[in-house]
Amino acid sequence: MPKKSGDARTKLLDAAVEIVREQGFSATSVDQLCKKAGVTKGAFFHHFASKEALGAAAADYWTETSSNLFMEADYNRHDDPLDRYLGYLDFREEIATGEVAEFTCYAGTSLQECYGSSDAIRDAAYQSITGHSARLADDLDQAIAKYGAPEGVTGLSLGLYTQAVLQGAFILAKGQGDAAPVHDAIAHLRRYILMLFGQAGSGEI
Amino acid sequence: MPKKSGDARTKLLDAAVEIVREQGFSATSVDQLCKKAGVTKGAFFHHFASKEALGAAAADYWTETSSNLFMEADYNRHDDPLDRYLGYLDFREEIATGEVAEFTCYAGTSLQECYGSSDAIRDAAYQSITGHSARLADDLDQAIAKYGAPEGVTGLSLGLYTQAVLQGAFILAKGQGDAAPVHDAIAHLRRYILMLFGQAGSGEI
DNA sequence: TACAACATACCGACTGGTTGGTATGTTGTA
DNA sequence: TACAACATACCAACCAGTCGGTATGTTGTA
Repeated sequence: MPKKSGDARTKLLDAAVEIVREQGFSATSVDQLCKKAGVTKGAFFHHFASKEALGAAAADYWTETSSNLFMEADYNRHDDPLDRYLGYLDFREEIATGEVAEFTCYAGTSLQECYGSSDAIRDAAYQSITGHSARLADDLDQAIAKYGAPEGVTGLSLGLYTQAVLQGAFILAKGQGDAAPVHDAIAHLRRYILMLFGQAGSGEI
Repeated sequence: MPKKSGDARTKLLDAAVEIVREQGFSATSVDQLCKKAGVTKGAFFHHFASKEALGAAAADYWTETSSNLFMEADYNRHDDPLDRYLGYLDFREEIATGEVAEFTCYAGTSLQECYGSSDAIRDAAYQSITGHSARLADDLDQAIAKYGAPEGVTGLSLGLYTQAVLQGAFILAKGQGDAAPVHDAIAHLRRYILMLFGQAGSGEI
């Protein structure tokens, strides 16, 4: 992807991430996207072959921007891999505030909506989620090597589970209209991880 | 809702549940719905004031049909409340087979997609999920009373967490194209519950 | 340096098909 | 004959995508 282009492309991607998280992909028209981005239809179809192509490109864009957000966050500085993972959960709680559409996930939303109607969007969105899980899996595998874990528990499996919990919590948040379900879900997930690695303060009758 | 009507209404609701889970709500047209249901547009707008009204009615219909499915399942016969909950997880695994669109959740899908564009659909879909959680919460509260649980763990909170895990797993399943993520997620959830109630076979280093 | 040839970025009126919705029948039945 | 349950024909708005065009680079070459 050429970076030296004018910024119509980026403006459209930003607009897509914002509007699609609010209204969904199908319910968003090209004209609406253009208006929000402050560009014309000509610019839209100059940069993207179709509306679907924009949807897929926005998933890649989402991967890129959110990946930067997490990579630069402080929790990565922990020496202990389990601390890094727990720091990730704390960080996810921190950023889950304000309007629901602002902290929910473009990839999860469009994967849910477009999996049956667009291969390109589905693949890009799924890759966004699995890629994110893979980085978590890294820390989790190190934690497993260091602290041990029950049979069959792998870093990747826990990383994907983490994403499932978050994505599901986002759906509940959309129903409720606030971030509370995200905090509740993360609390359960954190408790599970702590118990799994034998550092729990509970579990007894 | 009148039950004594001819079956065009029911045919449309069945068609909606099926197509919307595949393609999403916005991407599905009224004509498509009518064709699938084998009725005409006149029948559609005789029974539903708008496409949005059909979407909301389908959420209620989904609540009704899936509620019957779970209420009649065998796992409810267990005397122990924890066994009933674990039986519910087993049952969810059992029905998570075949095509992804066949075992995913209409309520979760349309809540995710329509929360910003239709209050009626969002409310009906959210009520479907919370209502389902509430029945789980009943068993879980009994399990907590019987076996105890850490501070702050309530039946409702665990019931909603269960739904979050399932909904998130459905999203991963849509990305992967099969039910494996659902089974993986349920395995983690089951392990969490067992550890929580002190019946786990693991957790040590 | 100068200029032709070409590429990229963008504009906005236009189009043909689709969409949700309506207006007006017809038919079965109580 | 009255009314619910449909069917048929139709419409105006909207939609994704096209197209002819302009303005501003970039590059090759003499």
